[in-house]
Amino acid sequence: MLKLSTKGQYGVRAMFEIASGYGRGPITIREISEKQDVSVAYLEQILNKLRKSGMIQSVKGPGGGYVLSREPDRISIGEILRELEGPVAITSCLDPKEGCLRVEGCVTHLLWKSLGEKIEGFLDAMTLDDLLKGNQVIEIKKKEKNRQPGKNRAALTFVR
Amino acid sequence: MLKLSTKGQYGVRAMFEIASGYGRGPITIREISEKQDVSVAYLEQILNKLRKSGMIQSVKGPGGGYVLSREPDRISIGEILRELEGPVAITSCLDPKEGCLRVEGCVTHLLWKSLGEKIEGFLDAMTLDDLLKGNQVIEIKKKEKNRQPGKNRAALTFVR
DNA sequence: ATAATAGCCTAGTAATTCTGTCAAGTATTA
DNA sequence: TAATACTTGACAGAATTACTAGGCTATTAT
Repeated sequence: MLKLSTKGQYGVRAMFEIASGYGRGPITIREISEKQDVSVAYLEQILNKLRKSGMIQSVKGPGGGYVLSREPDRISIGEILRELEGPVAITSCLDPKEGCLRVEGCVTHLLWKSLGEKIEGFLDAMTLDDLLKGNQVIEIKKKEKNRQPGKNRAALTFVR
Repeated sequence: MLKLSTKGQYGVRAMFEIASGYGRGPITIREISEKQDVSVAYLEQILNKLRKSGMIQSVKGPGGGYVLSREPDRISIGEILRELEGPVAITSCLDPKEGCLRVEGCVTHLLWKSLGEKIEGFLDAMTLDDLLKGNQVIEIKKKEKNRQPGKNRAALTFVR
């Protein structure tokens, strides 16, 4: 129960990849596709939505790709998921578009509402930076291969 | 995102109805159907699953219906939902049946896992009795019509 | 006994959502 | 101006959801 669609999952993973290159120039869809094992065509759809919401920006032409519009610690998982899948709406009753008309249903209404708020609170508190840090812990454990430091173009170059 | 199917929602509402009659004899599917506005045929499916799990019991024949097998404060919402919709599994990765094979995906894996645990914790802590009490608060506010106390058959009569 | 009541069980199915693919663009830069 | 990369909309197969239909079995009041 309470499954997340692949779109949301892939979206977060794609954002993670973009975030992990933060400050080192754009990342192409192809790269994300290879690293996260999601088709380029599907990623296009997903990144397009995220771009329109303003959290990432695209750079066209050779050498182009995607960059974060903000620092990783200012982009929450909740924001990404809401953009791709709409707000948390355990029941249709709680969808902002509709209202709950069942008076007797108010008890469960409150239940779902408070669960929804708990979930949103969690997701909004978690940022891409948290994911990056979590990853670094794992990388250290795995004795990550030394990352080559060359060619670090400034992030701001790609944000316009 | 993170929708609950109608099956789960109806299941909780049906259980609420059964719980609200706790100690006053069985409630028929027809009654639940009318009060909660869900078709009898669909409720049959739902209650059948719940019955097989042991949290309710059925009484056949005239005067029959459904009764709770335990007190309302010993049946959690989580238990009901798990029975109807399986465990909380934000991603298929976390479904007990499958394992997560993506090493790089571990970061998000942890994210979904801890979200799932939070949700389950919440749902397991919430019982039918909590719903009943929540309802009473509302009823008092609304100056509920006095419930007729007649014909209170003992609950144990129907539990065998 | 037997008719009425109430739950039990198995299928099937229409509608919707999900999970992508495809193809034909447009924009940018080396 | 060729190469690279993003943009957009349509569409299709698979899976899931949300039911309905219809016949069966068990129990009990009379």
